[in-house]
Amino acid sequence: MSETDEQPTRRKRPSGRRTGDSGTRQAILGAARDLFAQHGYTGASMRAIAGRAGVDAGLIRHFFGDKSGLIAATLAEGTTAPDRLVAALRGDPGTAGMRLTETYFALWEAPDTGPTLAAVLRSAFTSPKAMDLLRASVGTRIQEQVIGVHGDPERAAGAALAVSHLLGVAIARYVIEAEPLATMDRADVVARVAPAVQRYLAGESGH
Amino acid sequence: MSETDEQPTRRKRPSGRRTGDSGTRQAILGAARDLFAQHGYTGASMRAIAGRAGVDAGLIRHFFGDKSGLIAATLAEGTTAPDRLVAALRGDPGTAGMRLTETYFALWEAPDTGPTLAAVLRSAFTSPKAMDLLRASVGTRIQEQVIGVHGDPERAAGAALAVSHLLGVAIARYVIEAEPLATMDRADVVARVAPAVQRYLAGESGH
DNA sequence: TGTGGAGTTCTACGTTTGTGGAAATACTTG
DNA sequence: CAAGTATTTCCACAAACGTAGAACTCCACA
Repeated sequence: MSETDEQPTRRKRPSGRRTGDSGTRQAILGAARDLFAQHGYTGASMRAIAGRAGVDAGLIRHFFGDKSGLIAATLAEGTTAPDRLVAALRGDPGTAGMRLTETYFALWEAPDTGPTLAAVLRSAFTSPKAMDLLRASVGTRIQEQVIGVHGDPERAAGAALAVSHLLGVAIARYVIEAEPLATMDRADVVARVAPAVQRYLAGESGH
Repeated sequence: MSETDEQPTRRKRPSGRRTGDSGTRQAILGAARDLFAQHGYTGASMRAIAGRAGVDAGLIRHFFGDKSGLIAATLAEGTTAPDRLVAALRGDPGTAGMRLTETYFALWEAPDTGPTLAAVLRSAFTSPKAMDLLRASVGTRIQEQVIGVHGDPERAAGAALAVSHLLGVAIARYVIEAEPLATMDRADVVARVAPAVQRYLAGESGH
């Protein structure tokens, strides 16, 4: 009837390998990062990610196995952030809080690291891998650097509180978008938050 | 063979109204609160909620219409929390930070208010209603009380930062369960956090 | 006493989801 | 040039989800 057995003029996209090195793997990771950041782990469907990357969903399976493999690879891409935070702590202890705070918010607003941070946060509630990463970022890395050689466990709590504070402000500003935090200048936010972070890192009682 | 057309001895649960006033509506709200707190809005399915409440899923539809109606009713149950936080701010401004911090963590650990706070937080990413509630809690209510009669907009930022700080620590302690925050005594956490909150509320620059 | 409404269960429909397999095409290596 | 491997598409499946409707039972009120 309406079907033309011979030579259908309207072909679907042909299967098979494309010519040249199509940066498909990277396109998928970029799309996954953006959609995980917007809708979280379960909220971002494989088909939606594939669609944004302009490929078929089967490719995700081919490259990353299953969905948990995809988010693992996605989050592994943006591993530079924790290192830069730890690096910010080295140097004069009297201004470490300022440097840490500055670096933290700069990371959130940089186009290459910000979406990954948002992806971790938004996915944490529904993906064990993202939750582990978030727990580690609040936990070990920074605490080790603050505790340092002396190994004062008293300061671990201070380090955790400093990071928790930064996390809370980031959530309010970038995720919840609560006013006036969301529209304040970054420098203004940093200037107000840094003293509190500094006090936590220094271990002052603060009465 | 195994089917008995006449007089099936094994009856399924009979439909129809139960005798006595079964607090079913409240059972559903309790189950919804717990499951929203554990798995978030989309993560908690209607069937799971109905199952936990010991009723059929159709009942949820009967009482609350659809899923968004259910979470609206669930979150409307625990509306006492914001009021108590605002109330904690009244009184001596010099110790308002301490009272606010104390009240905040007490609410998180009280069996009647804690799960609702967790439900709001975990559902915020996938339910617009929960997100609105969260935004309002970081925003308006507390800011109004802090700004007070004078209407100093400068202090709105301080109030938002104070709440953001509390939110961040609560997330780290109760949701992420990062050490050592998760296992610290509540009094210890409060004692460490309160000074920072106090400074934000007082509007000190803090250099 | 009988009639309507509220509470309650069951079954089912359409959609979306993650996953799996089969086939097609291009590149690579012998 | 032949064989194998990597990339890519399509189709299909089973499960879970929100929602819908029909039927059944009990209570309140006329």
